[in-house]
Amino acid sequence: MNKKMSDLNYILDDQIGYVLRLVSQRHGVIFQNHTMDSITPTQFSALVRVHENIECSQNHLGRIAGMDVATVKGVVDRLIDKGLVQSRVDPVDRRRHLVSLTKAGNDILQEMVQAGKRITAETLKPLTAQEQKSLLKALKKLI
Amino acid sequence: MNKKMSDLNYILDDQIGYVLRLVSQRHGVIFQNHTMDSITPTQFSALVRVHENIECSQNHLGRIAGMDVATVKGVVDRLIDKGLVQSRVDPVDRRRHLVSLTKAGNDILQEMVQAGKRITAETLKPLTAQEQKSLLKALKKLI
DNA sequence: TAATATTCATTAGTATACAAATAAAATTAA
DNA sequence: TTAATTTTATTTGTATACTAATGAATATTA
Repeated sequence: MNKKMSDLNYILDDQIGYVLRLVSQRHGVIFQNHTMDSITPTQFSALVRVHENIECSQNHLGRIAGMDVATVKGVVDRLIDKGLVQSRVDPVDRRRHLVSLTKAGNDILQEMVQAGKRITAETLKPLTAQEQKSLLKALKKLI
Repeated sequence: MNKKMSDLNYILDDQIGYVLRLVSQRHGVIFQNHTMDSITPTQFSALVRVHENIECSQNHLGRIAGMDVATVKGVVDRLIDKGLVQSRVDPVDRRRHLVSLTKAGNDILQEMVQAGKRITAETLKPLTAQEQKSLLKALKKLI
């Protein structure tokens, strides 16, 4: 009757990695529904970090935004294509490409920040305020 | 002195999406350190679901493993390349490609399940048992 | 039955995400 | 100062992850 080769004794739905993937997917859908100009979560993170640092190299941006250098390269390229950031060679260190927000990038960012707050709120909506706080606190310990 | 265009009043590090991305990255590193044959988290999820279902179509696999059909296609192709699953056309419904584990796939899965438990344990190590339980419970509400 | 709609898989295109290799520039050490 | 090392950016390759379009097979409906 039972053709299963064996019992795995493994609940995939209880594994943190699997659950993280599903929650991230759900968040991605919500993000997309609130965003303008097809800004992605990663691009948004980059915009925020560039704003906070005025001007920074790609490597530095990667470190403060949690991205690999190769990933940063692609993200910055696409943000340049969209006219949201600009890049110039650092005169002091010619290896560095200093990235900064354009006027358009700053304008979009101001709007996106409001959307970002709504995105977070909607994603966390199934939880009480206390649960939201505990969740964030626990997740931060795992970074 | 302060060249910042404006104060965003936005803490990126407190946004669930950003934190989820960083935690997922950390989990990915841990997963990679425990895995054999370069099995990825997504591939592992697929193997578990195929095992649970003995044989299933790609569409069905996508639904039960949380993957888009296009993603499933790539994952299954790579698992076939590795000899861990096999595929046959469903004689009853010739649209369907039934995916099942090979002997090698079943063997790998048995080992990976043990690794999977260690991966989850190591990822959640910074938390107490109670915190781990609460975290999982909260995350599941967000799916 | 014939027309319509749905389901399934594939393909193409875009966007992360990371590893590894390379090259250029800057820093450190000998 | 020269040589070795490090840092920065780029490129290539692989693996998700999703959208949209397409075609084939099945189901439904008129």
